[in-house]
Amino acid sequence: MKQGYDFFTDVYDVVRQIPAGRATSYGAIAAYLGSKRGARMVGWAMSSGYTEHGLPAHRVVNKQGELSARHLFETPTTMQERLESEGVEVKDGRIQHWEKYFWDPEKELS
DNA sequence: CGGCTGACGAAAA
DNA sequence: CTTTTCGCCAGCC
Repeated sequence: MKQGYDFFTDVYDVVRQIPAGRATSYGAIAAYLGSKRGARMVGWAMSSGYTEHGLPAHRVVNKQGELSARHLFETPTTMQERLESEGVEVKDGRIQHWEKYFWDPEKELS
């Protein structure tokens, strides 16, 4: 349990623990942090320093498994290519078999 | 301090 | 299916 840090730190810490070939959602992270409605803060926190912290941001998508953040990467295809490279099926900016790739921090991380 | 914004989410229409 | 609305909360102007 990581608590006692800033919201950012908590987000970064969880994202870093996402295993390759898996992905989680902003809402799941927010819920894990205690603010289940603070999903926006999660994405915002990452956009604020994902590149600085070397976070695997491509492994964090929205609840629908959509690569909503690809427009922030170097190219609109970077996120998808990176996920596919890790074994995740992505089609039209959306993860296929999302429920099977979904990595829930509350469940996997305890 | 007030208002706006945002890689979201869920519900309502 | 689309569009709207509300909630959440930190950062910025």
